[in-house]
Amino acid sequence: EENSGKPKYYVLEMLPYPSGALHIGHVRNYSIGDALARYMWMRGYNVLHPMGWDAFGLPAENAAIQNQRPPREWTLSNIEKMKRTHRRFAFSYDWDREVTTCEPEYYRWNQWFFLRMMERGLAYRKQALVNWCPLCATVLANEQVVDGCCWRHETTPVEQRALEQWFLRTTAYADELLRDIAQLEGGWPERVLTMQRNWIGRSEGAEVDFEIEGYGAVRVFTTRIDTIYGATCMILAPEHEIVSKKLDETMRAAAKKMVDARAQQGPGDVEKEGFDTGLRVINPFNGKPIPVWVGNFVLLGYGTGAIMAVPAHDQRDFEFCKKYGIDILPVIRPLEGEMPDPATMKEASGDYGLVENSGAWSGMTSEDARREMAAFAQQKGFGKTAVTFRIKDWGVSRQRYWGTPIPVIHCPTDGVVAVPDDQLPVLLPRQIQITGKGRSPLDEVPEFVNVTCPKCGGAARRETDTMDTFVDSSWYFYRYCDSKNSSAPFDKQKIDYWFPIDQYIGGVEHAILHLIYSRFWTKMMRDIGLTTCDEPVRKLFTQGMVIRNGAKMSKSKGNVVPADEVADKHGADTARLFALFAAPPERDVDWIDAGVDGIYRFLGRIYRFATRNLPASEGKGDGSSDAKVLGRLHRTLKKITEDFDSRWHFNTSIAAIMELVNELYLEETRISPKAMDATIRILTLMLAPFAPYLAQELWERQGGAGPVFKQSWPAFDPDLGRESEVEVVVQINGKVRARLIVPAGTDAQGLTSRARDDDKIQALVAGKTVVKVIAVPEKLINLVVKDK
RNA sequence: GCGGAUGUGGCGGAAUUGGCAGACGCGCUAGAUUCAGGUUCUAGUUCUGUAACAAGAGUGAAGGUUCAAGUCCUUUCAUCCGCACCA
Repeated sequence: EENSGKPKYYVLEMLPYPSGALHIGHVRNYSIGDALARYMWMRGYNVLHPMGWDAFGLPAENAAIQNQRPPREWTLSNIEKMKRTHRRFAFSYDWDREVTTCEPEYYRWNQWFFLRMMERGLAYRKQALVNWCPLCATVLANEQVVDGCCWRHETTPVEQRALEQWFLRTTAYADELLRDIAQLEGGWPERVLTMQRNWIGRSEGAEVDFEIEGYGAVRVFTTRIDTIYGATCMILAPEHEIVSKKLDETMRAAAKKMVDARAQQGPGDVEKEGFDTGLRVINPFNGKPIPVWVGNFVLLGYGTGAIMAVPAHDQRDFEFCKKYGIDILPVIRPLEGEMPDPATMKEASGDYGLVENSGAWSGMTSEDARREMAAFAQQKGFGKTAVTFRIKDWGVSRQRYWGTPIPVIHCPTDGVVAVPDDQLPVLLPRQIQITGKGRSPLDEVPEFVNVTCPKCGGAARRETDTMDTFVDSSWYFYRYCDSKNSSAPFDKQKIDYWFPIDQYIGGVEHAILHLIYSRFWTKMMRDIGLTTCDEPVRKLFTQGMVIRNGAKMSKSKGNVVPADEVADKHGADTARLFALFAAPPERDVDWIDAGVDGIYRFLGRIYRFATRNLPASEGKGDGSSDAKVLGRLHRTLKKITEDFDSRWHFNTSIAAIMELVNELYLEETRISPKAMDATIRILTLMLAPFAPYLAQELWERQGGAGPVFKQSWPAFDPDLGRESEVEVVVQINGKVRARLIVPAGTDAQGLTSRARDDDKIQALVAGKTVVKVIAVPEKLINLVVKDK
């Protein structure tokens, strides 16, 4: 609602996108966000909830209801409706081919962003070693490699291939992505923030050049320049360029073998291996030559691909040098204890301390030496302070059919030429053959590939790589705020109103994928001037997965529970309610333990109760149970309200409604028409966030106008909700011995005298001394008793 | 190895602030309804024990604090997740 004057609330579930069929795990994710959105709306917020309203809030299609069961139409799936809604916004999901594609307009803006990033040097093309999934037949980003395997094919190891690919310069924002995690503290789960910190992996240190005679400088990165006098060799990654430039055939083969072994082995502990190259480098600090080795544990992709080995103060270097008999030379004296003795050392000593045996630097603390030695190196021209990140630029090229075409043209005379804005969007051709050959299937479509160069008009080839679909998900939630805009990705004013997202709900599996990409994208858009926010999401909730037979649901395992199947059998409300009831939302739930029948029965019980007591004015109950029933009703309402406002334990909310319904069944004939009316009304409203179809049906049967989710959340009445009598437990020495029913509000003294009057307690206390009495009003009395 | 989370009946889980352990649901048992099955309704269901009560034990294990511990403290075991040659 525009200009509603209400406070805004933007809630977003991660869509059932992009990884396959809509299964019960998606229903769970969806149910949490949808329930929250409905509740917030009923509480008076202006809610942007892109997936839900139309799909799940439509008026009842009243079917004649003759039998005792709830009408299937009403608890049945509305997945068809959802598909339509889904399509209306940013994406199309091709349910039959199980691929996500974008609307042409969305392609346009993906491409528009890509061109803006090219202009700023944030999108670029380079030759690099990239991850290749043989099953997907495409390149993958580093984030999409899980334990050395493809994220979509968890048992298929990725290969390394040298290819020319497109990248987005996420590293340009590495510092800010790390720093702004501070803004997310409190609103995001600590686990996700830790994973992001690790992934970004910033470390501060220095780069130093070591000279090789007849070659030039070899640069190393170190965080411990204060230990540089203890460097006893240099170790190169087996892929380092010196290996191919300076080493002989045998050594090159040995290095190649290491590379292959590492690719095969995957992550984990690997025995350190290496060989001496015979080369020597000069340590610029003391002018001493040290040998150059190649080691399998040195990574080309981190730092400079070469290290100075300080075995006395680095455990990995220690293990390597010990194995190959390279000198160990301690240069740091611990703040407490002795200088380590190289002959007897069992492990490296990595702590800071005082620098020794280090020329003019001796006597400094490690902290001072790190700073001053780096400054010295910079001044002398053989080094500088440096910061290294673990995160790499985002490889976005894909050789798939789906995904947004990368909007560039390769011209033999002009090189890489951007497609002009007014020729966007570049759309995918419709009829194509999926080759699975490891080249984009678009290569086989001449109409798509053969184009003229926008600059010179000569014959040219269109780029056939498409963008990673994570590009789409990096900003779809912005487009939701302005999905029909055809002159810009979105209108800035609308974004300023809705952003940041107040509550985002999704699985933890996106911690270093989507949730980093979308943060990057937001910062990039801010720098282009499209938004003012630094961070897209204020609060993130990671719900548990639905697993089956102990394994995460996935198509490759063949263990998905399709949502349609559940919905066809029991209805969409049942599926949603069960997904919420099975466990608290943050916890994983195993579908094998499903008790779906209980939820189905519960909804049926509500339905039957309501329908046989409507219209309530025709009831004949004498009202003798009114106080009891209305009390329970309002206490239930209080509990649900509190659950929504704090901890989202919808499983207990639903349990409370079940208790209410159980009581309603027992008291049914003694409820007055007036109380019955209020009861059914509030019950319906409380149900609306969880079981919207049923709630809507009941709402209309009560003569309610409009969608039930547009009603106000009912107010808790403390007078009705108050209990007149409470049960209090009497303990003797901590063991429950009796129960008392006392008026609510009885104080400690009153409780004590009631307890002492109790026959059973008197008998148990007889002949003993009561040492102490603890009375907690409304709860218990504990008599501490001793034998005389 | 480092960091984090979680351990409660046959099962999923509840106990939000130290105050009745097992709410609610599944499953199971019985009764009512029904020609029958299913549905529906009612009751029971931690374990030992008892005809039934009584009584005792019990929240991964061991100890501690407290009138009182699933909850707090110490130690320990198991499972799961994340990181793991990041120089």
